[in-house]
Amino acid sequence: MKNLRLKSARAAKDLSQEELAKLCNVSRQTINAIEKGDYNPTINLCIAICKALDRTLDELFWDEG
Amino acid sequence: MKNLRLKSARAAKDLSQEELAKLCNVSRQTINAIEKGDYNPTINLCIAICKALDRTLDELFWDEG
DNA sequence: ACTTTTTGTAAATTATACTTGACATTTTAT
DNA sequence: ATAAAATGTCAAGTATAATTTACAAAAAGT
Repeated sequence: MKNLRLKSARAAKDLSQEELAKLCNVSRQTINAIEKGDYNPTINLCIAICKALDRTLDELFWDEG
Repeated sequence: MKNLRLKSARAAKDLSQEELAKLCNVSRQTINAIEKGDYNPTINLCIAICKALDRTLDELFWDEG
């Protein structure tokens, strides 16, 4: 399922998928896939995303498994 | 680095690594590796572990990346 | 309208999470 | 002291996260 909280948090920081990807040292497609859902990223990437967006794991990734 | 919070939370539920592994549908070695550290599990596995131990992502996996 | 940026998506490759099986060591219990 | 259970660790295999390149469609800007 789509991760709308991530999409929203990214929008709140006015970052494109590509900019967020760069901050997390991953490809744009990886960020796209995570937002799109049906994807299972590693915890380290999730943590990197959270730190880039000033959010916590619970805020962005809890309860959508 | 070792994930002592996970180890502690598992102990609090009186579960062996093998029992927790079964609850999460992964191998015992995977749980062992995560507790030992220097490992990068997927978010879905982290969520499964959290649910098995009645904890959240922030409680077990935040701020040790 | 047109141009540029952003997003969606796909196929082929690479990196790595996770498995299986096995054995040694440590811990817990009798 | 002995046995059983739990943990640590290794090596080889499988599944899948993540990459690269590429192109099309949508959104935003002028």
